[in-house]
Amino acid sequence: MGDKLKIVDEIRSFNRYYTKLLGLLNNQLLNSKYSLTEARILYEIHAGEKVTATQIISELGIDKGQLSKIMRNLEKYGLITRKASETDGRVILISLSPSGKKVYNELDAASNQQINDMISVIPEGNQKQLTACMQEIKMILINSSTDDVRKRS
Amino acid sequence: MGDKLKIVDEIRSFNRYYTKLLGLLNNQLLNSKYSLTEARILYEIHAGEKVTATQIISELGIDKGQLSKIMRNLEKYGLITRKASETDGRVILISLSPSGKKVYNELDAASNQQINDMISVIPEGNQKQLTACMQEIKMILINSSTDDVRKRS
DNA sequence: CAAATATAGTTGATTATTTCAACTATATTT
DNA sequence: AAATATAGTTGAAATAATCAACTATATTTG
Repeated sequence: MGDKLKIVDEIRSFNRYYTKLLGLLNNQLLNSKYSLTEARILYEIHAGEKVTATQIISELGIDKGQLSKIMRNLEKYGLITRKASETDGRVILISLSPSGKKVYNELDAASNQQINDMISVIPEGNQKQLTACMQEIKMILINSSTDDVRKRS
Repeated sequence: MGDKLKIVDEIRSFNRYYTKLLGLLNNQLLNSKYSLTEARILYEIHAGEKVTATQIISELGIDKGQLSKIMRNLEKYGLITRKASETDGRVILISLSPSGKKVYNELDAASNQQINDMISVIPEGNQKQLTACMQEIKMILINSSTDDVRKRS
């Protein structure tokens, strides 16, 4: 097998492995009453504070029609508040409401707990090594792409 | 921030990063007429040769009712063949048909091409480093879990 | 400036995907 | 032989994703 192919193969193998891992983590987590997409959106709103739909769309790569409907629901549940931007009449600024923050915190805590459980069986040195690898991967991929889709965390 | 928390945070950051990356890769790839789940199933059948529905379910973590329907479609498209096991009347052995192999090969080639494109901008030394990290991550996670969900590629 | 074009977000119709429980059939256990 | 377990199918219902048309506001350009 060519050198290049071996590298491609290893990346694809990792992608399969990690797809499965993420799937398991997400399934396990989402016995809550919110969907994965809703949870990711709440995360983005929390991380940004005053974000726009467009930002979330670009961050999560979902359809704007879909996002619009999810937003409507999140507002109906009382988790977010929306107000028109004062500088641009087209955009709407989204924030977490107090109860949205509470839900976010719960999801966040559950997520922390889950990862904690996952790594609790890993010797400490390996945990360090694990995260070093993760940082390294992000760095290599981000650096190699100045105006590439893969940018941003 | 506690040491433990820093590690958990880094893992979660990586998970968000990689979720997005995988999403982009999958979206890009699946302008083909097959869904991601169908493509993953074709991969599993190809990797196993004579697999059972139960194996695929456990490998991909999807619902058995859903799998059953997808299988019905794949058979309708002529991509797979199913025959009853001779040793256990309940199980059905699944294989790729010639045209299923063709489709698999196309998807496989597109996937290779895509990863190739992705890494083509990365200096060769970094590519090696990237895959070394990926292998390391798999190793650490797999080793730490003898009878854990995360096992298997 | 006015017309054309672009951007932000919403809506409705359609399709696809998921979920879940009930069901058939065969195997295994007791 | 009866009870229980496993493999897979089916149907109904709920959710989610897709896509094009649409409103409203901004920006560009001749």
